[in-house]
Amino acid sequence: MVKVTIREIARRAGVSKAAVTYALNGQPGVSEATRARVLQIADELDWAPNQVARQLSVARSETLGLILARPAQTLSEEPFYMAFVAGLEGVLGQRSYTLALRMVNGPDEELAAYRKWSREKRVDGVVVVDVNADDARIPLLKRLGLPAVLVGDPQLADGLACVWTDSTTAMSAAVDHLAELGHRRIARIAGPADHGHVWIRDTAFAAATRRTGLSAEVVHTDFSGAQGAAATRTLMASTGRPTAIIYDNDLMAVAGLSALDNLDIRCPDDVTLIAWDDSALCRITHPTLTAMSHDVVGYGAEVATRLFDLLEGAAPAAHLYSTPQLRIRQSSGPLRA
Amino acid sequence: MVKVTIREIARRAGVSKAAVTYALNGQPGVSEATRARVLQIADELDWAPNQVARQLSVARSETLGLILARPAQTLSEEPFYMAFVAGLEGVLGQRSYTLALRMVNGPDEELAAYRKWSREKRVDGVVVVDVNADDARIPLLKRLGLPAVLVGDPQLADGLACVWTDSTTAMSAAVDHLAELGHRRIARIAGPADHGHVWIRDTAFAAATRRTGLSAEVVHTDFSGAQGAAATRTLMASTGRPTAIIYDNDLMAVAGLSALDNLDIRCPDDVTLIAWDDSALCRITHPTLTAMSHDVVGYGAEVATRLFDLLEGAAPAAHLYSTPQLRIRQSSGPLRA
DNA sequence: GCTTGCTACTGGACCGGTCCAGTAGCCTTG
DNA sequence: CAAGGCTACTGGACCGGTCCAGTAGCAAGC
Repeated sequence: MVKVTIREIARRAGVSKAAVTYALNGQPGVSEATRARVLQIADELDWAPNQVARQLSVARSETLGLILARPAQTLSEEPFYMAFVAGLEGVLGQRSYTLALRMVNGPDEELAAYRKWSREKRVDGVVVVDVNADDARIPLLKRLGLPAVLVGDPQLADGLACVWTDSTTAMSAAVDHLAELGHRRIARIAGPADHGHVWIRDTAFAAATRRTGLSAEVVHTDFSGAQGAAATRTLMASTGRPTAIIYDNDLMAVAGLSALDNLDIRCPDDVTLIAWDDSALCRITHPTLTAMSHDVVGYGAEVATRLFDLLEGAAPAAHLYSTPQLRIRQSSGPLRA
Repeated sequence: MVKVTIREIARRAGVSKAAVTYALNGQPGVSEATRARVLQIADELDWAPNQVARQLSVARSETLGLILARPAQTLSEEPFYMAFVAGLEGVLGQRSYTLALRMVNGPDEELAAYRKWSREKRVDGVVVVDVNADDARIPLLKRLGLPAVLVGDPQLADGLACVWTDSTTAMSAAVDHLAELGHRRIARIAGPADHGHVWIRDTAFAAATRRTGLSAEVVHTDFSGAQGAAATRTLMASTGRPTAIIYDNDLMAVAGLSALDNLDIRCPDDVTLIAWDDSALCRITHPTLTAMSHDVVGYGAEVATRLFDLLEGAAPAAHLYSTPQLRIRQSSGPLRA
């Protein structure tokens, strides 16, 4: 069986390879009659350009990379990543780009993977998630000259392009909501303190509780359900226990709700709960969970779009994607005397 | 800045391009002295092979494809996919292969995507998930000659390579567990009837309840928490309601538990629940959920390994990965009179 | 001394596209 | 009718690897 290449099309059409590319790529330099003939032959042969050959020729891999450096367990439990990837992929697919997804075990492996991708010219750009303060990836990516969009606050991006959501305003709204319900002692069960977005929210939480005059407490965890439940139990056992808790993700909020159930503490009668990410989980519990909601798929799409901007020569910039919205559900209740 | 290519290394080492590849790839044909010199120069220049050029030359894309054809919502809520992808990726990463992940809106788009990948030589093989009876993807992949491993039962694979878990034995174990607890009327809240693995489990459920003499009922849903909860409410409202329910995934089981809570039906005192996939969700509820557990990351790794076998010329075969194990937790209880 | 065989190379085709520099042929224009 | 300009091509370099077919040089064997 003869291979379906541009050369074969040229042979059958009785023209040169170059004429065929001009015809196929809609470029000038061929007559309409020739173009039509070439297109028809290409169609008959069911030809499509060999992408690897194209990529070598245009010196682009037409691939964008995403590295996830959390354990498989956490990744699979948090709905965030899959939705985010779906958003990215939607935009890449439209432009016939491929998403290269790597999962590694830690920061060092992630740095090594970027170096490898860069040297091997495997990706044209990367999306960086879970940015933290003084992130070692930022200087590396700058040095490699690898176009990158960070998912995180401009305060963390150090001049690289980033897309962020305004969690400061969102946190303020969540605390106001609790204050309006009459709560005076509230707590935040947060992710690891060294995560950039956790730090941003810690700061916002401190500012908002100071502003509203609420007494506040913060516990840091590893984002897992187990630690979310444990932190909830600890808080509930303390003297002067809080009457409302803001969790840093939905998994911990669900786990916290179960922990309260186990302690015979009722939600929302005794304690009000707020989850940070909103997903189906928050709607299937009883009571349903008040949650800070944002469109993660859209977020992924925005990040991909900004990365394409960079590839097309745009200067790195910070883009505000949106401010998460508080969805009030059954787990919110007024303070009872 | 001069580009770091094999030609530049050859120039500096004073040998030909061919000698350089032999040296770098550990092939015979160069002296040890030359090899050492070439390796050192490559190291100094921080050289790594341009993957696109390699791929063109060896006529492989060194990329494997996975297409997910569910809506982003479902994908992100079910921990299965992310864990499975993590398993795949672990094996691909070791071999320096890339995972190309596409997300599409339906079966037609999925077929079109395979055709495109095949014509464009973008992937060397694909992993196919959510196989159903008379799956249109199977004849297409055969026709395209695209190496593929199906995630599903050999009954569905029609001669293509597949990796499966023995849900028939697992279902039997689950039903036995309920029978031993004294339950006589049990129900299964299943996924969509046209999903292959749902059909396999439907058949297994029918066989196991017949064998044990239990009265059985099946409700099909779309796998979502909302429909899982709705099906639970319907079952509970029926006369002669079941005293145990086996759910087809963990999300529906969690939703079912909340629905029971809402109806003031207690688990496990009044009803025993079993979830099919086991994830963190099953361990953070109160009561914790008995679940059919299998190692999804390992499953993904097995599938990737089998796909590499195919690429290396192995004949397509069916591989049993494992039989899911029942993890008995607090949601299991004896029938109360 | 001549053949044989081995090591250690070299030169260049090749993968399948893209794209630049040239050119044949025709029309216009003064 | 020659010069100039335009259209519609062609030939071939190029991207950066891999790998095959050849070959120089040297030692061993008869």
